[in-house]
Amino acid sequence: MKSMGSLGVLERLMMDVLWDSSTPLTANELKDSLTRPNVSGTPTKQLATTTVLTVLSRLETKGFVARDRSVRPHGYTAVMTRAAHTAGLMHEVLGQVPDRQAALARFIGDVTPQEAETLRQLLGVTPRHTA
Amino acid sequence: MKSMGSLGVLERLMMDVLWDSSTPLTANELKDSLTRPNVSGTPTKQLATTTVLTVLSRLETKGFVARDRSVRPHGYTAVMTRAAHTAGLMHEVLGQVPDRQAALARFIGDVTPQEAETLRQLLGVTPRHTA
DNA sequence: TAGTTTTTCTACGATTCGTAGAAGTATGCA
DNA sequence: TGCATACTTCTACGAATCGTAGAAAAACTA
Repeated sequence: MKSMGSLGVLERLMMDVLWDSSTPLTANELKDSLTRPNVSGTPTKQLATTTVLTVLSRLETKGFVARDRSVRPHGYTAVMTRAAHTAGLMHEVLGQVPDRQAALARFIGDVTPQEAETLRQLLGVTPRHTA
Repeated sequence: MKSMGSLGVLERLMMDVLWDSSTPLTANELKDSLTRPNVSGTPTKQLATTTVLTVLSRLETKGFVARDRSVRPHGYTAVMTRAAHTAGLMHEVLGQVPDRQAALARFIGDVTPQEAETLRQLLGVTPRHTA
């Protein structure tokens, strides 16, 4: 797995929309989802469709989204799940240090009690994910 | 805790040297440590001292290193331990997702058996770090 | 085929980062 | 006490990344 590299603010925002969508989205659908979350009086800076397209292309290049060119307004989907992406980043960070033990210890030390419980459960059964 | 932001390649290299050093280093000491690890025939691109100084300044600005201006060749030390930094990054990544559970599950799923064991131990006693 | 929608190409400004020269400042020695 | 040497700050530049979007090309629709 090569570097994953972190995402820019807009790139991330768009990935979040894609991750929350169960179906492929078109550039315009995505654009609208991006604009809508404006609840209070903020001026709602609407992005140009081309902007969204450009970023989508970049995300495709980076391997974060897949594009379905067989349908007319192209459909975009996230390649990985958000969980996989997040876990991947965590492993990437962890992989950069020589002393994993120490880093993990520190990590665990800063975890919330609930998360600790979650982790205990996960580690108890040692489940292997299949995908 | 504010963003931590990731480090550039050289910045990271320099932090690694600082993390491996028990005492404060001067710019030149750091520069030499940076160059030395050249075991085989690679041409050993020696950096200019000012380059190292510049990067150290940036790292200081970013809050990664502390500079002792009271000694003459200024002494530089890492502010955080490598483990703390790594754990911080991991938490930062984890903090960006709405569904921590899922991300953690995935993370655990990809962990090596040894690491899993480490984690079990850490979670068993639930040790709280004091620093 | 003419209008509309969608996609691609190209581009630009801001920021970050590696890189380092030039110039300023402090030190220590003669 | 005045310079040579060591160290630090300032300034800068080029590459890369990212948000942003117009202009042009391609595809669809009526």
